[in-house]
Amino acid sequence: MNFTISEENYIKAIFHLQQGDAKVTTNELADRLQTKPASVTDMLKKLKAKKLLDYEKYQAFSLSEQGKKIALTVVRKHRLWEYFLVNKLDFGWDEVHEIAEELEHINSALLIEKLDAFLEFPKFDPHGDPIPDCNGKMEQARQINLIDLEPGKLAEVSAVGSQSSELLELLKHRNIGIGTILEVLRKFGFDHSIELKIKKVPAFSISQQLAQTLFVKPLIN
Amino acid sequence: MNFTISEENYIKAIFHLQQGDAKVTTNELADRLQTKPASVTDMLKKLKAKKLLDYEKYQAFSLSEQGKKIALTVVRKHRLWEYFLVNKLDFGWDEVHEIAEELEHINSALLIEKLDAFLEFPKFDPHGDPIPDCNGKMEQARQINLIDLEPGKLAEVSAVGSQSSELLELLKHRNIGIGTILEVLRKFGFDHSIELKIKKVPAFSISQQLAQTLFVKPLIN
DNA sequence: AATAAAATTTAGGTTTGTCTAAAAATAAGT
DNA sequence: ACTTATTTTTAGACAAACCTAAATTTTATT
Repeated sequence: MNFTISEENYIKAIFHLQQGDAKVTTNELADRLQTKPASVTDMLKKLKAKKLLDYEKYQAFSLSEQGKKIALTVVRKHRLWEYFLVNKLDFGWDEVHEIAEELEHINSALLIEKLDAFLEFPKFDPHGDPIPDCNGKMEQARQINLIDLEPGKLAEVSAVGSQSSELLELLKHRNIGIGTILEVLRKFGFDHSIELKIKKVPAFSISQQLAQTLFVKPLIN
Repeated sequence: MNFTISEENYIKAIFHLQQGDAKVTTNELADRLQTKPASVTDMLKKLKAKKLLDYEKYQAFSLSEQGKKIALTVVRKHRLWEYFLVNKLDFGWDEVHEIAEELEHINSALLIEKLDAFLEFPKFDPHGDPIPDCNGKMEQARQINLIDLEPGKLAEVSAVGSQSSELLELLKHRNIGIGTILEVLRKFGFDHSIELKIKKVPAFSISQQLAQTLFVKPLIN
């Protein structure tokens, strides 16, 4: 049961995109992995053959139970290494992603258990994302204010700070609700407005006021 | 100037086999990397094209200055990670080789400098091998008694404990001298004899007495 | 419901690193 | 020195992971 770096990257990407049990499409995945849809199709067939993916051609897909397990071990490794880099090697939280992206593919269960012990079993990584334990269980992601979400990160809307009908009207217009997955593209210092991207919709901006009433759980990596 | 894992493994293997400026042959290298001579030839051409190798077809070869530099950075990474695994994660010195073999290919100069600082700039790894500094300089390898050399390790004979003519006669017969590169294949508890392998000569055994008068510098990894 | 648009897959090709089998060059033995 | 043996290289294939271009299926639009 050993996987190539590429396979692991695909599994992890699907895991983050499906977030729960949503289905993922070929184009979404190609987009996320900076590759072409045709390449994705090749890998989907391979992952299906290995029983890591529930997939029928031309249909959206999601990880099998087996696939989710693998994904969780990769996420665990990634987040433990990030914690190590920031808390032991004194990296900034914004410098560690790429390095952890390489370290997460090191193959040794014992290494990870010893690293976990050395770090004293942290529950959250430096970005606030929960670290799965060796059985794949993890705590609920920390909820943060949308205004504090870093650009480039995916997050799921988990709460709104008010029930006013004006707010709900605006959210409806923007097609934002609990469970909506969004990404912060840019933040503008001038008026603290935030440029967002939601799935297929073109990017749009929201005001500081709106961002402050929205709470999200970070999803990526 | 980034290299593939395979390229780095070839460079490192050549570095260890040439040890100084000796020439290395295709078969030796194939043997060490558990691969076929034909595959080695392919890689030699690639390394030559990248100016890392002094090589003319059908001739023995050695690393260029550039190639040696790369080799030293890989060795540095390998040994720092071994030190980390043993002294921070509590691995045994005999369990770390394979893991370090993967970790050494992680690409980040900053990571290695920070790791070095975190470990407080160790000069030797857990096997007693010197760790090159960031400029590729390293201390003389520690000399150990041949009787203490671990099976599977290559070492270079660096001193003999006596000048008696009987000893010299025996050494001459065995073709062992200062600079001879040997490998311990097995140790026999019964009489503490040691089975050795020298370059092309078939393996042979030496007595405990002889092993105790020979001092070596470990070479590998 | 028929057609246009978008998403997905197939077909065929590339690169990296490996292999086997055969050819060429070097080294060894008499 | 000449023939044999060994070493090394070439030629041609293969798997993994990617690509482009063309074909197919699904989705959207009128």
